[in-house]
Amino acid sequence: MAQPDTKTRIISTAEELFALAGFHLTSLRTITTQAGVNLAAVNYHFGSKEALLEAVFDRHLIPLNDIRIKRLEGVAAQAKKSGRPPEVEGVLRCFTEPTLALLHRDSGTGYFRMLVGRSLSDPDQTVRQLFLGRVSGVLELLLDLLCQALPHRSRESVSLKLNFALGAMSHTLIFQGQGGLLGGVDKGKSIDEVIEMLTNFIVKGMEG
Amino acid sequence: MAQPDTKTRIISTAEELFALAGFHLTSLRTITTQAGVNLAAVNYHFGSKEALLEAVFDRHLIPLNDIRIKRLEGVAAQAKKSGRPPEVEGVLRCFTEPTLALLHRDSGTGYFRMLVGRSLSDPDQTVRQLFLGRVSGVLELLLDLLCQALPHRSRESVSLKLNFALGAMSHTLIFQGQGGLLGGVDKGKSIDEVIEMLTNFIVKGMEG
DNA sequence: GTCTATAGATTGATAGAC
DNA sequence: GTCTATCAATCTATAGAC
Repeated sequence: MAQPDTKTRIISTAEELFALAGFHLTSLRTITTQAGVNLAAVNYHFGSKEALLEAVFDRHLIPLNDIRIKRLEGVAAQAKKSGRPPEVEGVLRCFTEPTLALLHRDSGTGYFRMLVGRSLSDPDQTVRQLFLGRVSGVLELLLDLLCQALPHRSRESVSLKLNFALGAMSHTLIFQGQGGLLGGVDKGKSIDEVIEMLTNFIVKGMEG
Repeated sequence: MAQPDTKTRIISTAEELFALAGFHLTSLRTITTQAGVNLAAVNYHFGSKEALLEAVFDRHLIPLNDIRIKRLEGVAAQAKKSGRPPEVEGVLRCFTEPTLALLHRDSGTGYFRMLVGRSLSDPDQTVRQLFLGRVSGVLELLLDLLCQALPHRSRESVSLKLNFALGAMSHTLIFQGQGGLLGGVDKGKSIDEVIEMLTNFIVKGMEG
C-alpha cells in the first residue's frame, strides 16, 4: 500500500488532531511531525492553518452534504408529486442516516465524526463559523421539510426540536466508541443498534 | 451598588469569556483588562489560569450539584419506601429542572449556562476533565435511578439514551437565547416554554 | 494587595537555499 | 516540493518594588 502524498497525509493527521484536541490546541509542528512531513509544507500546500481546517472540513463534508441534499430533495419532490406532506421519520432519516454513518469505522472517515460532533459548539469562533457555513444550507432545507411534515406545529417549535435533535446527534458523534460519558457503556451495542436507538429517540421526541 | 471585590470580578469576567471564546483562546490579559484589575492579580488570588477555571466552575456548580443530588436522593428514598419504582419523568426532572434553570436570565449565573453546555464536549482536555470530574457523581446517581424507573431496559440502553438527553440539553444551554442555530428562531418562545418542550422531548425519547 | 517589568516558552508564518 | 533557520507575536507565570 503506497503512502498517500504529502497533502493528504497532512489533511488526515490534522483531522485526527483537530478532532481529539481542538483546532487551537493543535500546533502545526505537532501535525507535521506526526504526519512525517516538513513544517513548511502546510503553508506551501494550504497557505495557512485556517485554510488547512477548511480543507479538512471539505474533504468529507462536501460529499456528505451532496448525499443529504439529494435525499432531502427526493422527499420534497415526492411530497409535491403526491400532494401529501412527507413523513417525519422519512425526512429525519435523510439527514440522520448519512450523518450517523460516520460512526462506522469502515466508512473511511477516520476521526471526522468527532470533529463534526464538536464543531457546531466549538468555543473557537473560527471553527464554529467555518463549519456552520458548510451545513446551514442543509439544515434550512431539513427544517422546511420538517415543517411540512408537522403542519400543525409552528416553525419556532419545529426549529427548537430540531436543535434538540442536533444536540443529541452531535453528542453521540463525539462520545460513541469511547465508552460513553461514564465509561464502559457501549460494550453491548453494535453501531447499527446505536444509530437506530438515536433515530428512534429523535423521532419520538420530534413527534411528541 | 458597590463594586464586587477583585476576586469576584475576575471570576465573573472569566466565566463570560471562557463561555464565549473558550478557555485557551481567552488570555489572562483579556480577562484582567475587561475586569479592570491587574494582570498579576490572577496568579495572586488563584495561583494559575487552570485554578481560575476551577473557581469559575465551583462557584455555581457546587450549589447546583447539591440541589440535583438532594432531589435525586429524595426520589430514591420515596421509591424505596413505597416499594415501587420511580417514574421516568420524575427522575429526569430532578436533573433537568435545576440545570435548565440556568437559562433564566435572572438566575444570577450570567454566562455560566454556555460554559456548562460547552464543557462536556470541549476540545480542550483540561476543560473536559475538570468539568466531568464535577458532574460524574450526579450522572451516575441519575443513571441508577433511571434504570430503576425502566427495569425492562438494559443498563446499556438507558445509559445510551441518557447520553442522547445530555446532548440535547448541552446544545440548548449553549444556543438558547441567541436565536438558535439558524437565527431568529426563539422569538416566540418564553424560556419556560423551551424548558418544558425540551423536558417533554427527552421524556418521550427516553420512554419510547 | 496591587503594580511594573520581564523571563521563558511556544506559536504561525516566511525567506531563501537546494 | 522540501528543507533549515528565524522572525515577530503571543502566552503564562513570576520576581520584586511599593
